[in-house]
Parts: sequence; structure tokens; C-alpha cells
Amino acid sequence: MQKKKRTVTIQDVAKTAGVSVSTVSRVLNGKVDVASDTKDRIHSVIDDLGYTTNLAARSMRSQKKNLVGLIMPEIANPFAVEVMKGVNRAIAESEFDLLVYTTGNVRKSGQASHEQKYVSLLNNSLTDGVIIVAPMASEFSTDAPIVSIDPHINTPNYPSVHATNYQGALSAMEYLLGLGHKRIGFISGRPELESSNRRLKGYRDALEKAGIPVDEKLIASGDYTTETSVTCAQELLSLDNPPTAIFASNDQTAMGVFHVAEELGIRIPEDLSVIGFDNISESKYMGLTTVDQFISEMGYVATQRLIKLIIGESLDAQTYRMQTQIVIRNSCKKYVDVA
Amino acid sequence: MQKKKRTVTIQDVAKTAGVSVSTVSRVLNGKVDVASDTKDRIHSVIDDLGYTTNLAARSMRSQKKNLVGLIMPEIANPFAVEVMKGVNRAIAESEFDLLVYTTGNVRKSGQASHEQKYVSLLNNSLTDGVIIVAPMASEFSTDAPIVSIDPHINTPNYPSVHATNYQGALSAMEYLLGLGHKRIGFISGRPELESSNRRLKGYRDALEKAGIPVDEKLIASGDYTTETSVTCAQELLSLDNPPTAIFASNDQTAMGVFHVAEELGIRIPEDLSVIGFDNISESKYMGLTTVDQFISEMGYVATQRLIKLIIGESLDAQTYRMQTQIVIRNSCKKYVDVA
DNA sequence: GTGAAAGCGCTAACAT
DNA sequence: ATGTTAGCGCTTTCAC
Repeated sequence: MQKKKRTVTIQDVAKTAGVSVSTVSRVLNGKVDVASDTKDRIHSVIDDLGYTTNLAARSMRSQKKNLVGLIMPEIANPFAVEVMKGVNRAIAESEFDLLVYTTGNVRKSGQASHEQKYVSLLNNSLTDGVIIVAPMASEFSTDAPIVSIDPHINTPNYPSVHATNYQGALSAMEYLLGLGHKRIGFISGRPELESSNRRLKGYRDALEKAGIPVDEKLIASGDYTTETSVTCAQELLSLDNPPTAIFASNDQTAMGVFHVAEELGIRIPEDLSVIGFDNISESKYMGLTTVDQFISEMGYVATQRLIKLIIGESLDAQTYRMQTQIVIRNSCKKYVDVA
Repeated sequence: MQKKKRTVTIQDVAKTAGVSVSTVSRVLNGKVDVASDTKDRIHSVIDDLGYTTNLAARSMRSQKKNLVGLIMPEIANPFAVEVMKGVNRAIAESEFDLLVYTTGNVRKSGQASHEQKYVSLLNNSLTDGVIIVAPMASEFSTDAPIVSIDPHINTPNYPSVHATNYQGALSAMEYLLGLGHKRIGFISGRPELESSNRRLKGYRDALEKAGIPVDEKLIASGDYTTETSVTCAQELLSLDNPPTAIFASNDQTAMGVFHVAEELGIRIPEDLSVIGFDNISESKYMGLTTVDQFISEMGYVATQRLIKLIIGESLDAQTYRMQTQIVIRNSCKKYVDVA
């Protein structure tokens, strides 16, 4: 079992080294005006006692914490994972460490009302700044800088990083239409999210622009999960006049389509073109065409921007839009409708 | 931009509400002996001022923080992601929130020497207990409970959750041997990890037990990443006498094999049986046979055990071994060696 | 170059 | 039912 000794404090170190706490603190924080022999002595005492500075206490007193916070309702879903990957990369390249705060579950976090709470929780005590993912609030009160990723509000009062969801959906559809598809299914994401609605709007507008009337039967309402997508895909593919292509609102959704197609013996991309927004997970190996990955990139960019704010630089623009782009992993066969 | 007001403290609330700080503190912590009208008044002041409690200050004073920590060198690799998923699930079911601490990068974390630092960092200040992933240290000094996942040491002095890596590898190999394979390739994981070595040992022992001499040319050294695995797979598959099956030491490694096979026009599972340890990512849709997922489960179990320790229950055993098991997603064709 | 002392915002006795 | 007060471990003036 682990040792149950009382925590070693700066006091203990000072006492054993025969100096005052302030001297120890100076050494700890790399201040210059300390005799090198005292410094050495203190360092060795620190090693001996296994002292480590108490984060809470330090945070309470000092400005710079070298810590950025990331607030997410949960850290298990693919979107969250991808954001974290991007944040992680930026963190790895920086002098900052990262503290991810989560309640594990959207329900526990509650909604907008709780967001401010989590922001202050981290920002006013532990961290130099926070990144908040998909916030609903239109405003935050905080001492330290904040950057949001994919906020629900279109033009929030705080810096944000978005994806060009509408444009991306438009390009995706143009690609499918360009292959000759006339009946294109759509599986939507969570309807309360801006991102989802803008992808849907892209779908509709692209069809309209192409002079193809929207068939509401071809629009299935998913929720960005593979499970629901399976049901949606079954629904779409068992229509009397099934779609010859499916535009999945995210990668998990595309996975569901792939899964159902496999069960039904429908080959992708030969019999059915599938295009997935995002491209998280390993679907790139699976015969899907994707709008390339930017979620991770959003995490990366958001972190970089936050760090800029922390070190006092200003942002070129408060809103940053990540450009989505079509990536063809496996070209779909040119499709000509038999009808 | 966000408001730049000075942080609202419990003092401010007390003053505006015309009560003492302790009364506010009582309300904040849901103590009973407060008149309901004062309580209401305080609550409304809290709302007005947008007060939120300072985590650092609170942590410094109180025992119970309702927060567990998770320490990982980085949070971007698939193993880390899977662990977090499991932890997330357990957290969602509990009254605790989660704080994930990472430096973003193994290099920045340094090694064993730094582990203790991170443990104390969280455990002696912010959290009620921590989970540490793949620690090298054989001992930790900490006030609050600790649980490790997949420690490098075989029998550490702290509670741990392992997978039955050796047994799992044995079963995987028995499965492949049972299909009639005589030349089975192996792509190893990071050699400094216990898990990797035990999987390799399972590979060797299974062959030996089957009376098949180990051909060292069939053992490629990977590092649990898809990138390296691609090289390994190319190496193996371009041998004069290539393997008819490959045992990949984890799922990412299996992905690499799949990728190379696709490029070479080798069909899985028809021409090449591939079995991957783990089963993270979406490889289950890819014609691979896998040792089923337990990494996430390790995170889940570890969290549950930590919570037990936090609330004062004791563990049945200090070491918990997750049972691995073969899962056949797509049965490989019975293979008979032509040699 | 070093020490003494004043808090940071909070909780937990101890009073009243 | 509420107020007073003593710290938690640390950094930071301000002395010496």
C-alpha cells in the first residue's frame, strides 16, 4: 500500500534545510538572488523529503500557473476525443500543461447555467485560461482568457473556433451530385446543434441548386451516434426507392451506414456512395469519401489561440473558421440513376 | 469580449447579503442550520454577483472534493482514449467529477521521477484520489488513494488493474493455430512495456507448445502505432516465405496490417488471417479477429475501485486482472499451409 | 542573500 | 441560527 505520511510542505523543507520558507519558495520559482550553496542544499532536501508543491496553494497566490483548462461535458464521444487530440498536440508543443475537467455526462453538467460555473471553477483558480467546447451561453464572466470551440451561438461575445459546416456540406453534396447521383439520403446529427443544422441546410440547398426536389423520406434524423445511425440507414436502405448515395452528417453516422450495408450485402463504394462529414475514427480505410478532419484541428487552433491570449497577444479575429475540404479516399463509381 | 471584473469572492457575497462569510459557506455546502430566508437571500446574491467558489481555496481547506484525478502522459493515443472512455463512464455514474492531467507528451512528463510529482500535484491538493496509467514507479507516497492501470512493474506496492496479456496472447495464437496456420507473424508493441512483452511471450510459448519452431524473421518490432506497423507488415509480407496469419500486438498494429494488405491486394480474412489484441477503434468492421476490448473496461474498473477506496471501502484484492477473450468478428477461412 | 509577515479565498471549529 | 477566528500552503512585498 502507499505510504500514509502527512503531506510534506514547504515549511518542512525550510525547517530541515535551516532556512526560511521564502528562501525555499525563491528556489522553487527559480529566482536568481539565492546563494548557490543554499540552493543546492534546499534542492537536496526537497529530493530527500519528496516534497512537491501544492497546486491549490500555489494557484491561490500566483498569477502564472502554466496550466490551461479544457471543459467538456464528457470525454468519451468521438467528437470530444478528437478535440482532445488536437488540444493535446498544441499542449505538447507548449510550455503549458493541460487539465481537462468533465462531469462525465451532459446530464450531470446541466446546461448553460452550469457552464459559467465550470469556467470560473477552473479559470479563476487553477488555470491561465480555458477552452470550452460547444457552449450554449452567449457570454462568460471570467478573469482569464477563454476560447470556445463550436459554440451553439452564431456570434458569441467570446473568441471562438468554428468549422465551415455549411460550405462543407455544400461541397460534399456537389461531389455526390457530380458523380451522377439523383437520390441522395441524409442522416442528420443532433438537431439542437448549430453544426448539425448547417450541414442539413447545405444538403437541402445543394439539392435545390441542382434542381432536385428534396424528398423528406430521404432525410433520417440521427444524433451523431453509430447506434442511431444504424436504424436510420436501415430505414433509408429499405425504402421502395432507396438512395444511391448517403451523406452522413458525421463520421460515426457513416460507420452506421457502413455497418448496415455490410449486413445487407450492399457494397461501398460500388453499390452505394457514402460521404461522411468529419473523418474521425478509421473510416478512411473503409471506402468512404470524407470531408476531411478538422475537429482535431479545431482543438489545435483553439489551444494556440488561447495561449496567444494568455501571453498577452491579441487575436486577428475573434471568430476563426476552419475550412472544410473534400477528401476522396476511395473514388466512388460514377453513378447513373436507372429511373 | 468577456467581462474583466475582479473575481467575486465569498466575502463579497457575505457583504452584499449582510451576513458573515461562514453563513455563506454553510449555504454553499448545504449545511442544514441556516434559516431558509437567509438561505434564499444568499442564493439570489450569488446569482446576481455571478459568484463561483474558488476551487483552489476550497481544496486547500476541505477533505472532500468530489473530484478524482487521472494522470496520463498524453491523451491523444488510442490507448489513452480508451482508458478515458472507461473512466468517463464510471465517473458519469458517480457523484464525482473528473480532472485529467496531462503534459501532452511523454517527453515533457519525463519518466518515473516525474510520476510522483504529478501524483502529489493532484492528490495532495485537488482530488480525492488519482488513477495513474502505466506508471514505472514501484511505490507512491500520497495521502489520497491511488489506483494504477497497467503498471510496468509486475507486482507494485499500490492497487492496480491489469489485463491478462499472456493468457490472451496464448488464446489468440491457439485460435490461429486451430485454423491450421503454420507460419504466423507477430508485430510487437513497445518493448519497454510489460503488456507488450507478455503478449510476445504468449506468442512464443504457444508456438512452442504446438511444436512449431519460432522463426525470428516472423517477429517484427512495432511500437503500438499504425505507422510503424505499416512498415512491419510490409516487411513480413514481402518475405520469401510470408506468413499466412499475423498476430498484431494491438489494434492499431492490426490497422497497419490491414492497410498494407489492401495496397498489396491481399484479402483479409480470405488470404491472410489477422488477429489483433485489444479492439479499440473500428477494426471490428474490418474482417479482423480480435481479443475483445478491455482497455476501456480497465479504466472503468480502476475508477470504481478508486471510488471504493475514497469512500473508505477496502478492496478484495490489490491486483485486479481483466480477463481477455477471443472474439471472432469474421471467421477466417480454414488455412492449410502449402509448404 | 535572506527572513518576517501579510494575505490569497475558503472551511471548520468555537463562540454567541 | 449566525458570527469570529484560525489556519490550509504558498508567494510576495518589505525589511534587514
